[in-house]
This record gives sequence, structure tokens and C-alpha cells, in this order.
Amino acid sequence: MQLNQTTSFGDSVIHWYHQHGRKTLPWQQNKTLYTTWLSEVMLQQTQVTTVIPYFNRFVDKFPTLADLANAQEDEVLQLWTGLGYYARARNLLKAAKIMQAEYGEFPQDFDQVLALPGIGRSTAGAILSLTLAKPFPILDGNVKRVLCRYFEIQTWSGEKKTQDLLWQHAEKISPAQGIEYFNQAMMDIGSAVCTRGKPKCDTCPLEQNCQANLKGLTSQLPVSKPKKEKPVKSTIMLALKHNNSVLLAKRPSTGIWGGLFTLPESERLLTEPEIEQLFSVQVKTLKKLAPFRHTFTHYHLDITPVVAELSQIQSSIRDTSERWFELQSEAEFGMSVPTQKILTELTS
DNA sequence: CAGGCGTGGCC
DNA sequence: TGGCCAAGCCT
Repeated sequence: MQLNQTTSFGDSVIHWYHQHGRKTLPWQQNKTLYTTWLSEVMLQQTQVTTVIPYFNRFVDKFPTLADLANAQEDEVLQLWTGLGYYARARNLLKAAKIMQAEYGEFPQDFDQVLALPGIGRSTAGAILSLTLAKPFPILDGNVKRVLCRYFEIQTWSGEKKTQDLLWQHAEKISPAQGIEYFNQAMMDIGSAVCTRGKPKCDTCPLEQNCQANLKGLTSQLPVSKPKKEKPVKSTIMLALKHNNSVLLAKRPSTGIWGGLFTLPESERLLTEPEIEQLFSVQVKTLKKLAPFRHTFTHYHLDITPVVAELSQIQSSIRDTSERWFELQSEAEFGMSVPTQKILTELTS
């Protein structure tokens, strides 16, 4: 696309948006502050195609802020199961309750939005700019990639000084008019044109003045994150099975899988007597299933599932965090993906 | 403030 | 196919 040199950054980008930008995503229909907020939180570190079904199910169950504010945490985590970064779901509910109690509606003031749990500067800017056309910049992964190339930024965007520099650029390029198109366009360009590998510079509205493009540096920018060795951890996941039910326990709200239900874990294989004593049960059979690896952002977890068929259970549960879950029934709470995977294996 | 926090798509 | 990384935020 050829644009003459005098066309401003903002005008080029907004013009591109009207020709090529995304306009039919689920959260772009009947926009409210609530639905934009929900989509923005779901989209944090998560791809659009992954989010779409989760967003639709969520809005279906909780159509308004008031509906969400009155929900139970387990209901919210159920709808979040598989999406990851579960603090987002817990914060979403927290924020909804705060908004209902403090404001009675979704606030429109930037600092009030920013103060809500789970909403940082970029998400606050996205909510208010995309929904109400308020002139706040955004800085998500797509915009960062575009800016790092356009301004030839040679340092990793995870460093604070680089982050600060990127925000300065984001503020500077923000147009006075049409911010709602501009911000959406910057994300669309980052996602569809200024891609990580093989960017389509010949169709980019910023081609003429992009430093990386002019200098042939697109393959080297943005500077990639310094790689670190992922440690390998291992765990045993124990499926105590009795009458087609398994024992699950709700995890504390801090740490991995916070607030989700998972199978009990142990560091090493337990013997039958150990299991019987620990859980006040009688073990009929003990069987090890095929181990598998679950990989997180920051480590690998090698999981060995062990199934203990029980003939008897003395006390049903040890504390309020535990519950028996009937296989093949629909959970009304959140569950970790490895737990789901093992339960599926028990069923088949 | 660098590291913790999930999962699946992509090549 | 294993590593990279995605519409970041919190502590």
C-alpha cells in the first residue's frame, strides 16, 4: 500500500482500519464497558481464536455486570476452565463486586478503572478507548511489536526502561480523533500484518516510515526475550475412585491453579497402607497410569497419575476443601487441565 | 522489579 | 516437534 509521506501516522492507521480492520469479533457487537472489559481480560496473553468460545459462554451465563457481581467464584472459574491464568477470573469477580458496591455501574473514570484488580494501564486504556472513544493509548503485545519495529527499538520490551519508552511512543502517536479505530487498528496490524515471522510489510500502512522495514531489520526486531532453562518438576496425581466418583480438592487462591479443584498430589508414589491411612479409605487396587508432561510458562511438570480403586470410605472428606466428584457429570467449579485429562482417561 | 502465573496454536 | 509466545497484571 502506497501512502504519501505527508499522511500522518494516525490517519494512515485509521484509513487502514476502515479498509482491513476486524469489525465482527463477538466482543465488537453491542459493545458495553462490561463486555469490552471481559474480552480484554480474557485476551491477556491469550489468542483471539482461543478466547471466542469462552467469551460467548461467559456472556451467555453472565450477560451484565450485575449478573457477574452476584456470581459464585466456582461458577466463574468453571467458565474459565482451560483458559489459564486463573487469577484473571478471580480478579474479574472481585472487580465486579467492587464496582457494584462502590459505583453501582462500570466506572468511566480512568483512575477508577485502573484501580480495579486485574486491570492495568493497557487494559484500562483499551476498555475506555474501544467502548467510549476516550483518548487513552494501549500497549499490548501487538502494539509493542509494531512500535519496536517502527522506532527500531533495540532492547527487550520486558525491561522497564523499554516499557517506559514504548509508552511514550504510544502516547505520542495517539490521534486526537478516532482513537477507537486507531487502537483497534494497531492491534489488527500487529496481529495480521506486522507478524512475528514474515511480516507483510508491502501491505502495511506504516511501511514508508518503519525503521525496521527501511533498514531490513524486521527479522531481528523486536528483540526476543532472553531464554532461560525451564526447570523440570514432577508430581504424583492420585485419583481415589469410589462408586464412579473421585476425590478432588479446592486449591488455595495463591499459587498455581489457585481456586481450582485438582486431584490430590504427592511427591512420591504412596503405598496402599499409606493411602489408606492418609485418606481413611480401603484400597482395592492400585494402578499407575502413563505419565505425561504438562508445560507451563516457567517450568515443566512431569505428572504420574495413580488410580486407587476403593472398596470402602470411612469418612467422606477430610476438610471443607474436598469433595467427591461423579465422573462424567458436569463440574460446577473450575478444574485444572491435567486433572480434567486424567478424569477423562478414567472414564474412557 | 524480575519472576510467578496456564494453555494451546504455530512452525 | 519442542520451543516460542499470545489483546498483561500482580507482588
